[in-house]
Amino acid sequence: MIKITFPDGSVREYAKGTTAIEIAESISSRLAQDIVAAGVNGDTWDLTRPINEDASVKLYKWEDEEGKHAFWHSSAHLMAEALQELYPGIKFGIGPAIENGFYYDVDPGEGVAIKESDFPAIEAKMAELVAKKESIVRQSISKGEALKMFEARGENYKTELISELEDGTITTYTQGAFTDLCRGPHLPNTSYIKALKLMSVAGAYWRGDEKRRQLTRIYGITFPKKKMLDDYLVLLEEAKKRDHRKIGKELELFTFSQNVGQGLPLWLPKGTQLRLKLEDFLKRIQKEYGYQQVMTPHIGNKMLYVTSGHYAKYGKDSFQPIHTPEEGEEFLLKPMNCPHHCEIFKAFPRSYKDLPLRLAEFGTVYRYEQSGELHGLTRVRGFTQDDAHIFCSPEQVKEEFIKVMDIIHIIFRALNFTDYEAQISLRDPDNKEKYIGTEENWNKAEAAIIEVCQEKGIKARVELGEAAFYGPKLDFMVRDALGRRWQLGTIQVDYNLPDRFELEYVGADNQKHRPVMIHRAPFGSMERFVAVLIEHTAGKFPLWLVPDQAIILPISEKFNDYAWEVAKELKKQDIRVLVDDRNEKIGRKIRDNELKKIPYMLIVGEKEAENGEISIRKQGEGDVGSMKIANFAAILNEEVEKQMNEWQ
RNA sequence: GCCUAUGUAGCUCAGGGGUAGAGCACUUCCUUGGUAAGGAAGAGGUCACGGGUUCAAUUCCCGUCAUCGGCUCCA
Repeated sequence: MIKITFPDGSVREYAKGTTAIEIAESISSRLAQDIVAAGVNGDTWDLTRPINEDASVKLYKWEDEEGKHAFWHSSAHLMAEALQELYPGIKFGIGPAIENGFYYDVDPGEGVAIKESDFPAIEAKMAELVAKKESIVRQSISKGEALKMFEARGENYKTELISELEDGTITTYTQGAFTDLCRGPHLPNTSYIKALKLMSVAGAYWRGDEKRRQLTRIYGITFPKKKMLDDYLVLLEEAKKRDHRKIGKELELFTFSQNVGQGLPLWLPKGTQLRLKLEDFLKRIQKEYGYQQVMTPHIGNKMLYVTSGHYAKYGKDSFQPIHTPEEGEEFLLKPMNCPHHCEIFKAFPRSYKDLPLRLAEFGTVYRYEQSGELHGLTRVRGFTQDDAHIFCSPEQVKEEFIKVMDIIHIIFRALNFTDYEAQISLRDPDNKEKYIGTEENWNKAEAAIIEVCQEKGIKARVELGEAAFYGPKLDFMVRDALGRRWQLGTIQVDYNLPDRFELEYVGADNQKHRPVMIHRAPFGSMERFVAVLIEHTAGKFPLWLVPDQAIILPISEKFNDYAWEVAKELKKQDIRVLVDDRNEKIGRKIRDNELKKIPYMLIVGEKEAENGEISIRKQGEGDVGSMKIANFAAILNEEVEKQMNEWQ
């Protein structure tokens, strides 16, 4: 007999070799139906794998991460089995479960393409296999046997994987005629999968390496209930409605033009209003935190970037240099602001009394992103960073770093980004040649970030290989409507560019010292931030940010003049209004597309015109009553001011 | 840059070898003085661009550009 300990601490005895599904059945048959995988001593196991020793056991349902994982992983195998039948000679790469569903990377062979139009056939085959209720059987296998087995099938991708595995740890899973190299765990059989849908195909490089063969990646998702698939598809539709590209068009915030060029956003008047408000907000905060605004040109001599190291790293993949007509000089469109700010630091001899020197600029930069990378406003070729560089002494790094974190938190809180994730981006320890600077400087910089995060109790994921080439970063990631992660705020500690630019200050000891540079951008870029903000709010911005705060509706044409009078008065009070006087183009357009996103509707008629009043309807609250124009303006401005100053 | 898909009216989309259709928006008129409306009529398109096949191409083929979803990249 063996002792099985349950999560609640209770212990029961079972015969040696009992499986998780048998344990579940001993508790209730309903439970046995619901579970899809089991946790055994902290590992996730198949339900049908015999347990031979005392163990603590957790039963996972579909709702558990571990359960979904096993479910989707088995679904990937199911799809592979279907593909194997439909495409003889197909070779398999890897096929994992992912956040929403699964994929399998396959090589269908020379000249064979799997397209979206083939999905119905593949789905039908999968359904057919589900109906067969094929058992999924685990087997341990020696490395030699595994290599032989997959070599015989010409599975060169699998053999590459096997050759890297340790003998004694290798298992395969078999269902019907399909056997796959796999660690598991899996469902007991294919019949658990009640609803399935293939989502998309894409090319994906073998092992993520651009230089290797591109496989066909097929994405799919499955569920234990038909309704869950329907719900998921509805969810995707809902997410599409929050897409910043769609809302940006509806609200006339920004646009793109083929004639201007891809990835080069054009900010429309309303989008510009929104963006300027955000910029004002940050400027207020920065003023409080001792920043000074600077402005620098959009181009810079190529030598500037040779000095910084950016040219060596990115020169080939950037917009190419601009050549002057006669002198043979070369200028680059500035891809970042740091070198310019370094030159500002160097403009004068600096004293320790000048530090920390905090130079801020809404700096527009241009980067030649690969065409396939462009995405709405989140990834563009011309964008404005809310950039600043803090030049400080080594002793000041920590304090300055913390202050920057405070600014980022203020902004995220003000805009209700509660679900951000912090990420510490460090060097790739195996590829140190990708980075500039000394080991010593890197260690100092990385230690500084890790230390501050620990002290501030920030739960940050550590990602190796995600650092900038000149220094490590602390990044703040926020998800978009579809759950994709985007980097917004970033703070970078840099000991290297000050070296390269030979920045110096005179210390209290009358000796020359090298400052440390902190790069930081709380929004990241105005473009990306606005994009994510749109998706988070679905276009319903806080009052202080909304492009139009009120719309004025005259009851009939007779009161158009009065409506315009009200508008003029409110505009004087810095309230952004639209007038829908029904004969104006703008009026009609607003009604359908935007009205629902404007917080106040002001109705004017005879009574109002006589008394110099407006009748107010507030979005979501209904009629609020009538009041004098000046009163409304005062209330609204107060509310806006209050919202904007809430951070203090 | 690579793989897949898409490009038809301002928007959302249908169609299909014989020079185009719907709904909403738009214009005009009517109705309604409290309106996040109702009715009638009308206007609007080199079917992304450039080649080819054909008596005939928006439709089929090739290329280019742009866009969606991925991969790679992201200072």
